Amino acid sequence: MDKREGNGIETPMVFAAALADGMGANVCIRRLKAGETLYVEGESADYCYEIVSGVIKEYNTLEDGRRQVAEFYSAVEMFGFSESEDQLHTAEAITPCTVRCYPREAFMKTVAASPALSASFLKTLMTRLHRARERMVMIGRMSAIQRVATFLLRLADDQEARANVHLAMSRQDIADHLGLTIETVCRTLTELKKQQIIVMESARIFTIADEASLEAVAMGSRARLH
Amino acid sequence: MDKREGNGIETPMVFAAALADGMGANVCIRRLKAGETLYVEGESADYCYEIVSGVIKEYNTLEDGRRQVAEFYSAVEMFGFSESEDQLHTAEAITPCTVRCYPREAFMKTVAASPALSASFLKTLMTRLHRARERMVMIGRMSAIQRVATFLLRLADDQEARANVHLAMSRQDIADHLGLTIETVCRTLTELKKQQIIVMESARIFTIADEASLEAVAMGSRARLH
DNA sequence: CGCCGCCTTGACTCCCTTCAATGCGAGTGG
DNA sequence: CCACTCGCATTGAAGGGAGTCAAGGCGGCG
Repeated sequence: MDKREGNGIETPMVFAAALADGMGANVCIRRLKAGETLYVEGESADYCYEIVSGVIKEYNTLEDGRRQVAEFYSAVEMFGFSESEDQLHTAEAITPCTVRCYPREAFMKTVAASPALSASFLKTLMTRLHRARERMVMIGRMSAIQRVATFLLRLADDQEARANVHLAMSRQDIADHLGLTIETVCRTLTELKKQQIIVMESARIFTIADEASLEAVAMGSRARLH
Repeated sequence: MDKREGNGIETPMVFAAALADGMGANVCIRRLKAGETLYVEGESADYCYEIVSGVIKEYNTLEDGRRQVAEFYSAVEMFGFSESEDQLHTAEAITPCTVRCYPREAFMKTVAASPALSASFLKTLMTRLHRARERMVMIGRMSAIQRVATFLLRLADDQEARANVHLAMSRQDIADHLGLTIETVCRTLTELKKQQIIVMESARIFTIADEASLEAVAMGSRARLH
């Protein structure tokens, strides 16, 4: 299973286009500041969203306050659909964001009415499911350094860059995404720096200095701490 | 997030019925012995499946031979759809099984062509996605005993029983499902026995003796080993 | 300048894995 | 009927990787 596929633009053009046709009048744009929530777990799910710019994290909060970040979404991804009437996650902007909002009922009807849209939407969901399972493998079976390496590689791929890759999210967000603690994420990044596999331009910007090694670490070559 | 919802019959009746109408002629039945594989990761995905009887595990194998079991499927669940042309998982019978096989192309077309079927199928996929995310939380944030307790409760719910609940899968399968080792699963079960929260009739049959405690353990009351 | 949030590092602990041996039930053949 | 075996399950001992607790460090902003 390739951990690095399935990124980039996963919402075929036909999607946005046909949607705009079908329900143009009801769509609205919303702008969010960093830290603002788009929706909160438990509230009524009235809209589906398409992200135009910025980065959004979707997460659950456990009883003890810990979080599990299910996904980070960036430009042109759709999200916010749920099989229940209520939102099952909380979505929060981690950078200033622009999102397009589709009324849920109308959105679902429009999709169900068009075979082409249905097929696209099904595909999006299946991709999402596949990603979730990849991450289950990652969280369940990979060491901290493997998880972080995999995460960095995915970010670099998404941004189609190897130098000055931007970390939109905080260390805490990364930890919550990878099923680690913030301290472990830090130490692991430090270790990758020490091994000169990555260079940190700043806390939020990094460059991959040795991609082969980073991939080797991600694949589980026993490159240990120490 | 309630860990115990979303089980049981998740494929609405309209599904099977309309499918039978739409493509009755092309559907075939297949029987599997325990241990037989239905499909293997990487091979061409020509069918979608509906399980009539028995239990199937769907998993990935990592380079080093470890496995991550994505799901166990039992009666009346549909599975085997993938966004790619190829199977992304391996499906293997863990008991003797009967499955109904739908040719993939025709299946997808039939679904996309019918708004009602589309809606059902979407719901199934969203439920599956939700389950995958619940399990990400479980694997990423819960202790071994919490995971095992949660797993036992889910099994009992699926079988709608509290006594003589059947474990169709081996300890290894459970471990691979929960992101643990077989030894940890064993020790954890032993600990739950010692605390008289469960009783093991045999290695593969258990009874929940103290459901409240089992739920407390699953929720994370600090019931430690020792 | 000084506060505040985020990040980093250190020391210690502990839960889970690893490695290794033993138990146990079912099927087989002498 | 019983010895033998094979796969699965259980238990023990030891070690390590990541969590926890605690103390700075650093950069941005009023």
